[in-house]
Amino acid sequence: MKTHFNINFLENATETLRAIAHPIRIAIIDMLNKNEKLSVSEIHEQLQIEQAVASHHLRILKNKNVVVVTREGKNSFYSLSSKDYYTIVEVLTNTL
Amino acid sequence: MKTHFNINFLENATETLRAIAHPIRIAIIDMLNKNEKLSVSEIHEQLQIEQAVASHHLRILKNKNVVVVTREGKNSFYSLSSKDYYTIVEVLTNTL
DNA sequence: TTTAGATATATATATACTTTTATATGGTAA
DNA sequence: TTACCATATAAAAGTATATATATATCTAAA
Repeated sequence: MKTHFNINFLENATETLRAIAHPIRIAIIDMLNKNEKLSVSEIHEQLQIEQAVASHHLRILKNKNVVVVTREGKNSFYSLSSKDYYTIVEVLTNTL
Repeated sequence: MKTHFNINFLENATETLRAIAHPIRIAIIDMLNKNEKLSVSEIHEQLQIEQAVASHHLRILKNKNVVVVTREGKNSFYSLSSKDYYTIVEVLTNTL
């Protein structure tokens, strides 16, 4: 394939979009846009999903650097690594 | 799952992001941002991919309404259904 | 150092996507 | 109608992702 983008950007962009592309993960990004940081418990309780499920999806987002984690005692607090990731969700609220 | 988004939006947003999430499809969205409309030939020749491959990916984008098609004689011309879809790619050029 | 709370990881089955190649359809002009 | 160009669809094998459940690790306090 030949494009003015380098192939590396296209692959990173693909992986980031796939990381975001899941109903639970979009909902998490929305929650993290409204709250500076949230623990796994707060997320799984508010969304009413299993703890293991929340943790699983958070890991996928963390692996692609969409979110960052900081430990504080027993809790892991997750935050958006950039508000830009919410912009992606926001754009879709306009077009869909 | 419980969120202030309705579940229908989350599913549509997921499907749209998955439609975009592919190196070839991101490259196509970029081309269509720079050009009002392009034929399948123009796309497959510029990207140097097989015609069938271009057509295949264009169909995926069309199915999720990211692009629209108009026939003119032998050619099918594809356009972005909204510049907003390029915004998603643009955001990623900032963060990645 | 054991207990309990909070979070993370592993595994398995099912489902979906990608890639490649072959073939079919649509449109136009000779 | 035949031939040709442009586009679309189909099929198969390989690869990746999702979902659900079980279990492990980490941390703080008793």
